Order: sequence, then structure tokens, then C-alpha cells
Amino acid sequence: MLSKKTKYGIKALTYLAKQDRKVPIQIATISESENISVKFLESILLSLRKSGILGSKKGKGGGYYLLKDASEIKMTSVMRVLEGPIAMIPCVSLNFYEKCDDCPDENACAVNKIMLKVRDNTLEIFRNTTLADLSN
Amino acid sequence: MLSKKTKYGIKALTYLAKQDRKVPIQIATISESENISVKFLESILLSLRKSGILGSKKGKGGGYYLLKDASEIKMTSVMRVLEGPIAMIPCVSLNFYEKCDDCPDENACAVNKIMLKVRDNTLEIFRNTTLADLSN
DNA sequence: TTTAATCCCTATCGGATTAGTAGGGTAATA
DNA sequence: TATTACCCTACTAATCCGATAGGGATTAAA
Repeated sequence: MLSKKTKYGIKALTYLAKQDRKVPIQIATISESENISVKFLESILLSLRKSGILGSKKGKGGGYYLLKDASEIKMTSVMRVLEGPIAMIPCVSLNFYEKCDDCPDENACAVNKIMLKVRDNTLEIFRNTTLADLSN
Repeated sequence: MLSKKTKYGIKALTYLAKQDRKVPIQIATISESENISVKFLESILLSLRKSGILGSKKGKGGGYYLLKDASEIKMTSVMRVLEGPIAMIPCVSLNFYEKCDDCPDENACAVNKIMLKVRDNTLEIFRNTTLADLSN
């Protein structure tokens, strides 16, 4: 299941992608437009800023803005920041790899086999999709 | 994240797929071979039986067995029984559809758009993969 | 210089889910 | 009839999620 964090994060990012990048947008504005609680959205935007996808400006007239052009922001990085691993199980994850305790041989493991396929495919989609694609 | 229930379920099913279908296999046997707690495995096999993927035989010499040939058991049905929805979000789910409260228009929703792609792709993989494919 | 807007950070909390445990009931077979 | 093994219910510890609360720091504008 996709977490609400990810869902809201993607919505907020596509909202920003539709705006003039030079004008910071306030949390409250996005919150109203996308029906997201202000405080929860705040924490989401914060993590997007820390990961280098968003920039922010403090004080009056401040807000959040995309650091790069929407067409240069791939869904792979967005998903990894918001949702974490793209793979459904750690033993097939590129960025969050972990061995299974119970599994003596990954190459012989049926779960590994099928989930690897799924990961490859999903990854391909996220790699070829940018924020610009989603905001049209 | 794939639940352990699903992971163990797939492992148990591929184990059964390697055996003679006419001989019931006991829970304890699968449990030992695949490193799964007996009781937890018991509840998993039970739900696989209730959903019509496995058959069971009680009493001495009893156990579980595949109801169909491994090559006829698609991963779509296995995943739906064990994990539930294949889609990452209910608004793009075929079998577990639900509308999002916060979303006025699904066709204009970026999350819907990208997750629909992912679902289509994942579904395609599960449809074209059978237990037989995994047990080789 | 003051004020108000806005981001920034930490802590907390209820509810849901997960993974696993325990214990006994029931049916089938030798 | 004794044994084996499935079947079912209930419980629990741990974890995660979504949300809330409250204040602190920074900046722009009056």
C-alpha cells in the first residue's frame, strides 16, 4: 500500500510543478488546494526539502518551490524519498538491500524471482516518468 | 512491503509444486524445509485452502496439496488471496476499488495516473507467471 | 524596530496492522 | 480406539501510520 505521505507528497509536487518556479508557494495554499492537513503536509515538504527536491524560503512571502525543472525530476527519486524502497521485499532492493534470515539461497528463492521482475518493471516506469509528465 | 504472510505463502506453494500432487504434505514438513513457524504457516495454508488454491486431507497421512496443476495457478490469484490488492492504491484497484475522499477528479489526479501504469505492469507480470514458472 | 507571516523541529498519541503464540476442538485414518 | 493432523478462536507484543500540539527561528515588510 502506498502511504498517505507519498500520496500527498506527489500531489503537492505536481501542484508546485504547475506554478511559476520562482515564486515560493505557502504550505497553506497547497494544503487547501489538495485537501491535506497543514501540519502533516508540513512534515512531508520538509523531507522533500532535506532530500534536495524542494527549496524553501523562510519568513513573510516565503514558501516552497521546485529546485529543478519538473521535467528533470524523476519519480524514482520522489518515490525513494517519500515511500522508501521501490522493491516489495528488501532482498531485491537496489537502495535498501537486506538479506532474508530464512532464505539460504536467493537464487533459488521463488519470492526473490518474481519480486525481482516486478521491481525491474516498476523501476522502469518511475525512471521514465517525470513530474512534468504527471502535471499535464 | 510484501507481508511475511505472502512471502511464506509463496514459498509453501512452490514447495508443494515440486512434490507429487497426489501425496498430501504435512504442515510440519513444509515448516522445517522453509523455516516457517508451524502455527503461522498453518493459518496461511488455511486461507489458501479456503480460497480454493489448496486442498487438504485430515487424519493420519493427511496434509495439503495443490488442487490444480502448478502451471495452471497464476500469481494473480495467489497474490490476491495472500496480499490482497495488487494495486498500490485503492483508486486504481480492479478487485478492491475505493474512491479517495480527498480527490475530486480521478482523471486529473497525478497519483492515479502513475499508479495505474504501475498496476497494469505488475498485473501483467503476475498474469503471465504461474507457480510452475517459479518452482523451476 | 516592531510585527506578523512562515518555515523548522521535536514530541506525543491513538488506532490499525502484523507476526507470532497458545490452547483446545474436530475429523479422519490405521 | 488411539493417534495424527487439520481446524478455529483468541490473545499479545511490537511496530507503523497519520495526525496533532506547541513552540522556536527566520525573514520581509510596516
